[in-house]
Parts: sequence; C-alpha cells; structure tokens
Amino acid sequence: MATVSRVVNGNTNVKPSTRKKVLKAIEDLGYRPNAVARGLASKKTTTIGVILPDISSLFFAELARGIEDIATMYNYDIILSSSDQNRDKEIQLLNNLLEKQVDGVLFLGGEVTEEHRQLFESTSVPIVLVSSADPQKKLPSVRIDMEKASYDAIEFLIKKGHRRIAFLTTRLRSHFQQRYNGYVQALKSYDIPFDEDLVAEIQPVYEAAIKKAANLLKLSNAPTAFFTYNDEIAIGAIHAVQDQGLRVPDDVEVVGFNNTRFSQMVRPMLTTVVQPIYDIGAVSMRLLTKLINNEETHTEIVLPHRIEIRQSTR
Amino acid sequence: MATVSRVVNGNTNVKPSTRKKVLKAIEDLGYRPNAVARGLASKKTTTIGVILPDISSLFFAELARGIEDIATMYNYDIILSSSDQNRDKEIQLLNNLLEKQVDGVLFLGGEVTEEHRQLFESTSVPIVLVSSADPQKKLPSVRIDMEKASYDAIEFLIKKGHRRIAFLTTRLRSHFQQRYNGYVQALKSYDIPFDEDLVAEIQPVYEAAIKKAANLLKLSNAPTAFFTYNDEIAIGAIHAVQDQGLRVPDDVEVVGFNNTRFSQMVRPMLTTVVQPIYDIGAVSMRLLTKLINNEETHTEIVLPHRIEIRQSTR
DNA sequence: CTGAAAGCGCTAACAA
DNA sequence: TTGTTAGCGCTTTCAG
Repeated sequence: MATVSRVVNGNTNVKPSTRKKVLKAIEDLGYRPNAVARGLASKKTTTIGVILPDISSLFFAELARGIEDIATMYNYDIILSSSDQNRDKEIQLLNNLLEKQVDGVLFLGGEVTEEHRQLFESTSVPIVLVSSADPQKKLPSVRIDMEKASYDAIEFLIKKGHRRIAFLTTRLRSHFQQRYNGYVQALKSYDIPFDEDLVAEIQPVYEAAIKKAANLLKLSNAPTAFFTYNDEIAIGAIHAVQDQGLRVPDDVEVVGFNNTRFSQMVRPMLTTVVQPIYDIGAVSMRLLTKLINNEETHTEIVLPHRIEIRQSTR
Repeated sequence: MATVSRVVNGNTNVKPSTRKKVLKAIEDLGYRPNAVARGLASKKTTTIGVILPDISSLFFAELARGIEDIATMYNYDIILSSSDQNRDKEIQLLNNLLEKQVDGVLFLGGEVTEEHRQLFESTSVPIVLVSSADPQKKLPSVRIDMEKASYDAIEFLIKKGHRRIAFLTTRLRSHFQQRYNGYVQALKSYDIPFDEDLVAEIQPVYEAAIKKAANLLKLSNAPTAFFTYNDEIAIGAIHAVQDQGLRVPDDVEVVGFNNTRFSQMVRPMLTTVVQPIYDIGAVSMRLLTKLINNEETHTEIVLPHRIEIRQSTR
C-alpha cells in the first residue's frame, strides 16, 4: 500500500521493476487515487479558492483565465465563487473555502475593510489581494497603480487642451477612490478648476453610461472629453456623443479603461488605459504558489499600465 | 464528538440545551469543520466540476454565472476548468475532477465523441452536457434547438427578400454542424440555391469576422445579409459593411447569435437569436442536483430560443 | 527498497 | 438523546 502511494506520488525510492508492476496493476484495476483521502492525510488539497465580484463580467472572466492557466501549470484546481462585492457574502465564501481546506486564496477586486483584514490574518492560509490593495500594505497584492493610471489619462487629455473633462465612474467612495484621486490631482497639477458636476457615479454598464453621458452633454458648459471607469461605459459615452449629432474624436474625445475586447469593437475604436488583466491574474497565482511553498518573494507587486491610443482621441 | 457532528449538520436529535453548549464551544474555540474529512467519511464533497472551453469568453462566463448561482443555492462549490475545446485536455480534466470526488460534472460546449461517451458512462458520477447534446441522446443535456434556431434566423431573412445570405460560422464540421444544417434546410425550403462561397468558417472573433465579411462584400454577387455564429462576429460584419460605405440595415442586414451584452453596444443595435445563456447554466445545475439526489427528472431539456429584433435588420 | 501501523478529522451505525 | 466504535482511503513515520 505504501509502495503504491510512492509510485503514484513519484517517489524515487521504488525499484523500477516494482514500479512497473504497480503501474500495471493500476491500469488493470482502473484504480483512481482519491484526492480527498490524500488531502486529509497530507493536509494539502492542491486546490485554491478564488473570490471575485462577478464571473460574468468580461474583466473578471479574463482575469480568471490568467489565474487558471498558471494554476493548471502548477497543478492546482480552482474553486470559483462570485461575491457581488457584498461583504457578508465575501466573508462567508472565505470561511467556506477555508473549511474546504484550500491551500490558498485569491481575493479579487473588493474593498478590503478592517473586518477583511482580521479574517485574512486569522488564518495561516496564504491570501493574495488581486487588483485591489490593502490600505495598510501588509497583505500580499498584485495590481496596477490606479491613481497614477488615472492621472496619466487625465494629463493626456489636458495636454490636448481639454479643461472640461467628465469622469464617469462607479462606487466612488470605495477603493476605487484612487482613480478619483488621480483625476483630482491631474486637474490640480494643471491649475484646472474642479467641477463636481463633471464627476458622475453610475452603475458600470452601458445603459447607465449612455444616459448619464447624454445628460452631461446637455449642460451649457458641457464636457469636451470623457474619462471612464471601464470600456463599457466609454462606449456608452461615445454613442451618447454620436446621438447628440457630435463626432468622436473631433468634437468630444473619450478615454476608456481596461482595454477589454470591447475597446476594439466600437467605431471609432477606443483609446483606453491598458490594464494587463490576464497578467494580473497570472502573476497573482504565481505569487500564491510561492507563498504556499514558503518561498522568498516580493509580496506587493505593481504591474505597469499604459495608454493605448486609438481613434476615440485625436 | 458524534454530538458535535450532529449539531454541525443540523441533525434534530439533539437536546436544545446541549446544542447551545456545543455551539458556544464552537464559537469559543473558533472551531471550523474540516470539509475534506467530512468528504472522506460521507463520500460527498458538495463540490461539482465544470469543464468549459474558455472562461474568458463572454458566453461561457455568463453561463458559468447561471451555474454558480444555482450551485450556491444548493450549497455546492464549483471547480472550474477551461479545456480550450481540446479533447485530451477535456478528458484529463474530467479524470482530475473524478479524483477530487466531485458529486457531479457539468460539461460545456464541447463536441461529444465516442471516447467522451465511454468515459462519461464509465463513472457513476452524474454528468450533464450543457449547450451541447449527445448525438446518441443518452446523456442528460440542456440546450436549445440549434438547428431550428438557425433555420428560424435564415427564414426570417428570406422572408425579407434575401436570396444571398452569408453564413459566418466556426468549426463547421463539429457539433456546430447543426447550425449549418438549419441554414441549408431553410434555403431548401424556399428553393434558394445553395452557394458554398457564402459559407465561411472562421475563428469566432471580431478581427477574423471583419476581414472575412469585407471579402465577401467584394464578390460580384455579394451577400445582402449576414447570419453569424455569435454576436462578436456579427459586429465585425456590421463594421465591414459600414467600412464599405454601405449601410446597415438599408443595404445589408445582419443577424447575430446569443444576445450577449455586445449586441446592444453597437450601432445599429444588433438583431440576434436569443439563447437564454444564464438560464441554460442555471437549469443545467438544477438538473445536476436532481441527478445527484436520484430524483425523478427529464434528462433532455430543450430551452426556447427566439429572435430579438433590433436595428440591424429592417 | 518495501511493508506495517498509526492517524488525518470526520460520519454513521449501533448501543446505551 | 448521547456516546462508542469502526471505518473513509490515503500519507507518513518507522522497522526491517
């Protein structure tokens, strides 16, 4: 029995001829190792948990793919669960994952409150924050510099002469505030007055975006440019402009965020801030494997962003 | 110990006062049940496996959400794995899931070969085919009637007077052939000659679509309508038409497939065949729970489809 | 290099 | 209503 365990796990202390015999028996009997029993005995499940807001969102789906590919590479399975950004659900999901004895957890895109921190630190299971950072900077995380990304986008527009730049975002008073900070900072750097009417908090979907953008365009001193929380909102903005009989980018310029597939499927094609979504997932998973194996590693990884210039800006 | 097990599992044969004591001890000690041990003892893991082509595709991501919501409702966790439609990988993933002792498996969107069938039937773990059917009709499945859906779309276009209808699809000689059959049948029903030049097999992505559609439009007897494998391809077709200086729907009409978010984010908005994606996922998962509990049930479920008429058709 | 034995943390009879 | 006991199918010492 122990010998079978050895050959199944690739232990070298087995005489080649015995190994062959065991392998044959496994084949003949159609034996399939029971990973649950193995997990109980070894205290490793080779399964990690992923908590994300919504798998049906293009952004998180792409991130999940990055996670999955690396997980597969290191032989981990993934238990996926959507939290809808609901704190109670997040906590409940985490507890559930811990009961299942996952070897590690990837926590995506939620706000990290003090309650989260405590829970995260109360367990010895490694947890990495993906695309969201611990305000206290103590928990491992992988992300881009959101504030800088936002700053860069606004600066890009300012340098084109814009002074009335609308910012269409979501859940302003959460961890997304960093984007807002970048927006405000950029205006300040260039001595452009801040106008709160130009900042709108909406649901991050097309329908809400087109409506809100249309409203803003009707202002007497309407914005001449839009910067948005994601590409879907940006497309809404583009269409709102076009519905108004105006042209993008000639009359109004638009900059999106994320560089999802959407951004190339609209006319004019969208200029957008590139977040390396797949890579964020992949790097997070890689970091988690290191944490699981107690390897030495940086625990706060900031990936680069850039602006992909397409046709929605001049 | 047994009593603790009883209260944790909600067994009623426990004196209320004892229950209270146990609960308090659990609280005080921060006890967290070990689901792996439970799984080994009870032979149930409350985990199901999902094999799908690619989680980063909007279609499957939405389907996954449907699955997940119902899974959560019935207290199951989901192990997700992407197969890239690669048969070897599918089989390997399935074996892996079976090792992990999942209580059931959802198999999405792949072709079901004889090899699959054998593997599926060699295990007692229930498996349901989602959005793809067993040619032999023996395995449980949830899907729409693809052939009829395709037929309906083509008939819809024929009735508008089209006789040259291009069909932009993918992996023609696979289970997607049903759509092709529907296309051919509809033409036949209305005595319209079949022209193989109008059927194109492409990668199901925007870039490939726009290129292929542009080519077709340059034919001397170019198509006057496009029917596509999915919405992304349809958007490519729309843009190809517009690039040619033609108008949708005035000069060329376009019908997509799936009714993903994409379809409302393009101008003109896309007329498309509605596949109830989320519901397919949800119903599949519900069916799986019934199978797991040996409940009486239909095992071949065909969900309704319809055509959502928007602006890309007259 | 191989086998024997203990034990991972539960559930499920069964007895009390 | 509660406690005792025997596994579930592995891994991991430890002897040999």
